[in-house]
Parts: sequence; structure tokens; C-alpha cells
Amino acid sequence: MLSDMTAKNIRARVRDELTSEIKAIARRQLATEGANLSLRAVARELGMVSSAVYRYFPSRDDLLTALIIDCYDELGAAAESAEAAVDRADLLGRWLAAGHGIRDWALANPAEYALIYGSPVPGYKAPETTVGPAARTTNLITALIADGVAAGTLAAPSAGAGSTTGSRPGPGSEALADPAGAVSPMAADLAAELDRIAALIAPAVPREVLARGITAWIQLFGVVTFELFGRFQNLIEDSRRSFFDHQLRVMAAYVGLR
Amino acid sequence: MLSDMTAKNIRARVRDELTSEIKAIARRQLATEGANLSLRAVARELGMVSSAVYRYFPSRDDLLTALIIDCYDELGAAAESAEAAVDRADLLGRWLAAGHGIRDWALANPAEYALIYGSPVPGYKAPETTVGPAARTTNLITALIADGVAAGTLAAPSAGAGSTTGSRPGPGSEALADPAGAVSPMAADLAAELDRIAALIAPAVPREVLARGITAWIQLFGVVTFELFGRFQNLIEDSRRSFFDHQLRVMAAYVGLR
DNA sequence: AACAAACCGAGAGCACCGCTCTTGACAGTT
DNA sequence: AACTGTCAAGAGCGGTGCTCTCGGTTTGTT
Repeated sequence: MLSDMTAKNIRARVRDELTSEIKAIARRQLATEGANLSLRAVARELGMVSSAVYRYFPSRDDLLTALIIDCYDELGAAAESAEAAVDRADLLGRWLAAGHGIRDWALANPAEYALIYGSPVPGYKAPETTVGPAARTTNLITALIADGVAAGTLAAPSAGAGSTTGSRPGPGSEALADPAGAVSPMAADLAAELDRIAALIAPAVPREVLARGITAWIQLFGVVTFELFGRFQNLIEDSRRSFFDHQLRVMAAYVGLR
Repeated sequence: MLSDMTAKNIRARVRDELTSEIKAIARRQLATEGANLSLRAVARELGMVSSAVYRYFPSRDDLLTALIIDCYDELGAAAESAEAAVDRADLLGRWLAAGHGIRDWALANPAEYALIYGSPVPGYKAPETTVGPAARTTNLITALIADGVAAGTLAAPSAGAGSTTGSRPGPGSEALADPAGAVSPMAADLAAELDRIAALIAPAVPREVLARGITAWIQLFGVVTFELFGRFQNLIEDSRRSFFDHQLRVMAAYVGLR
């Protein structure tokens, strides 16, 4: 019985190894072929026949799904480990660490980043199993903002944001007042939707703070996407890291992280 | 001689019509197949053999290039016409019009937007002929900012941005102070690069204003990209236009457009 | 009007692709 | 020893981009 189990375990282990080897080769192909990678080429590189791969992944889409999940998990882990190394009270530091962690992973794995944050694959519909790993980075940012709200370090969401008091505002609060109320009132449908989202993922976070967080979230990935997809060519060439850091700080000041 | 010319024109016109028909079918395919559209399917839908298409486009990449140029031109035209309808002095209105023009075109042509702003096509290298049409939207934004600087309506780039004067700042200036100087000094390499860019495309625009403009530019396309690529699912559902408008106004306030 | 040159569509063919169906070898169980 | 389930392997289908050659038409020149 014990021998039975070991035999079974051996088989399972071999299968696991082959599975991860297939994924490794597929990811290598991802760099040159993009999302339309060749299952046959994977099998050929592995030294087996194409149909053998179907023993491990029932279809090409399932292989793609496995890759996507792995990439989301890697990106999430990279962001989390970078952010975890910073003192909990240092919200700005945590934000910067997470942001640079995301960018560093994306630069090191451009094809993988394109797979998960690029154009949607035409015939492909991401299954439910991908939403969990995909949420790791956003969960990180959400936690950051929630921590800031809990610690009371985030700027008050109402208009004025310190400058109306007449006192000279600190370097954080003077950074980016919210346009809602200050510039123009937030639309009713947007306010309602933000309240709904806040109730779902971060009940303690006020509507305006959540909106700022989403803005920062979009800007973070927007810069990374632009950099990786070549939109900085002939524009920002030699100072991309500094530029990204600058953007992170602009957004941190806007959200109120310091 | 006149008959010769007309005959020539007839043939050239037929060729032009077929060329544009090929592009039209290819663009329709773009919606379902993405960047890896089928030249064969285009030919089949046209009622001719696949090799016949090669008389009009020497390769699949050339067809793709033609599509990309057309899309850039359409997007640029959409943004320009929307922006041109607003009073020249109304910088905020021009910015909003251009932004919504871009988003509206992207929503109406999601596959085309993915082609030009999505993941780079693996084996494809965009030729020089695409940079001109691609620059139309950015030229529009650059002109907007340059106009603002020329009119003196853009906020001063130095730190403090009005709040240091002690006077209650207006709704525009209180929106988004620049973090350079206020939060942390801008890195030297970034400052140098920004100066280089400014000298190239907008000599009258100060470094800090240019940086803000680039931030707004990235945010604009970042929001559109996120919306089109499905990152707003289960997040922002019913108020996407309001959310986009909100983002535009946040960025306008940050740049100083009003 | 006659003719060479250019152009065009059609077809065959190459090597490749994802995918399905089928077959035979093998391991573990009964 | 017979049975059951898993595996690699092969054959084949329809599809892909692309090249080449073949006739027929059109064009511009003599």
C-alpha cells in the first residue's frame, strides 16, 4: 500500500513536472509568437507529439488560462514581496515599492505582461479562475488606501483640502485636491457606483478617496503599458525609471499617501 | 489622349476601390480575429483567390500597416473635429471634447483601438509611415498646452502654486500642485529629458507643465484602454462615461486647463 | 492598327498550424 | 491472468501565409 502510494506519487510528480515544463516552453514561445502560440511547437520542443500535450491541457485555451493565472500570480507575488519589505506605517514607501515591483516584473516579462494587460485575445474568454490571481495587485492597492484611511493620514475628501483653512498646507496635502466640489461636482451615477464599490471592497474608504485610488491605479498601469507597448519611443528614452517614479509620487500625493 | 487618361483613371479607380474594399473587409475581420486576421478569409469574402490579394498588398504586414495608418488617421480626425467645434479660448472645453472624441471613437471601434493602442503584434515592426498619423492626437494635446502657456492661463510650474501666497486659491489652481519641488525634487535625468522634449515639440512650454501634460495624456489613454480591455468589469459598470469625464477634469485641473 | 509591356486573377503547391480521432503500449487493480 | 485507465504516437482534416507559374486583359508606345 505504501509502495502503491509512492508509485502513484512518482507518477503524479512526473506529471507535474511535465506540466510545468510545458508551461515554461509555452511562456518562452509567448515572447516570440504572442498569444497565438503554437501547441505543436511546444510539443516539438519538448520532444513529444502534439497530441501528447492534450493529455496535460485539454485545449489550447486551457494552456493559455494556466499561463495567465501563473502570470497574474507572479506579478502579484512580485508586488506583494516588494511592498512587504517596507515599514507598515510608511504608506508612500509601500506604494512606491509596489509600483516599482509591478514595473520591474513587467519589464522583465514583457510578453507575459502583454498577455494579461494587453489586448484581449480574440476568441478567448477568461474563466472565473483567473479573477482571484488577477485581483492580487488591486487588493494590495486597496489595502494600502484602507490602511491610510484607518490611520487617518489620507487627506479629507471634502473640497479645499487644507488650503481653505488659511494655514500653509503640508507637502502632501497641497499636492492634488479633489476636483469633486472644487472643480465640478461628481456626477450622480458615478458617486452611486463608487459608493457601491466601496461598500464591496473597502467599506471604510470614502467615495472620493476611492476615486483617487482608482485614478492612481489606472495611472500606474497606464505608464507601464505605455512604456512596454512602445509609446515612449522618441519621447522618454533615458529616464523612464525616473519618470515612472515621478508618476508614482504625483499619484501618491493626489491620493494622500505619505 | 483624353480617352487615355480616362481609361487610366478608370483602372486606377477600380484598383483604389478594390484596395479600400480589401481594407474594409480586413477591418471587419479585425473585430473577430484580432491582429492575426486571415488573408485567405479576406480573399474568400471578396470572391477572389488568396494570392490575388497580394497584387494589392505585397504582404500581410503591409495590409496591417495600411489598416494601422487608417485607424490612426480616423482617431486623429475624430479628436480634431470634436476639438475644433469648441471656442479656442475654452481650453478645458477643448480638452474635454478631444478626450471624449477619442473615447467615443475607441468605443465605436474597439478592435481598431486594440490594433493601434493594444499589445504590439509579435512579428510586426511598425514602419516610419505610421508615426505621422499616430502623432495627430498627441499633437492636439501639445497644441492645447502650448495655447494655454501662450495665453498665460496655465498655472505657474513652481512649487506652492498659489497657496503660498496666502490668498484663497481659485478652483483651478488648487486642483493639483506639482510634486516636483513640493513633494520631492524631480530627478536630474528626467528634467533633462523633459527639457529636450520641450525644445523639440513645444519650446515655450516649461518642463513641469510638459510633465503634467504627459501625465494627463497617459491617464486619458489609460482609462480608455482599461475600459476597452475589460479591466472595469465588476468595478465600474454603469457610470463609465461619467468616470471618464471625471478623470478628464481631474487631469485638466492638474495641468491647469480651465 | 499592331505590338510589347505591364497588370491581373487564378490555380497549384509548400510548409506550417490547431485540433480530432484512433491505435497500441504500459501500469495498477482485481 | 484479465480488466481498467492513462499515456504517447500516428493519421488526417481544414486552415494559414506565401511563392510560383500560367493564361488573359489592359495599357502605352510604335
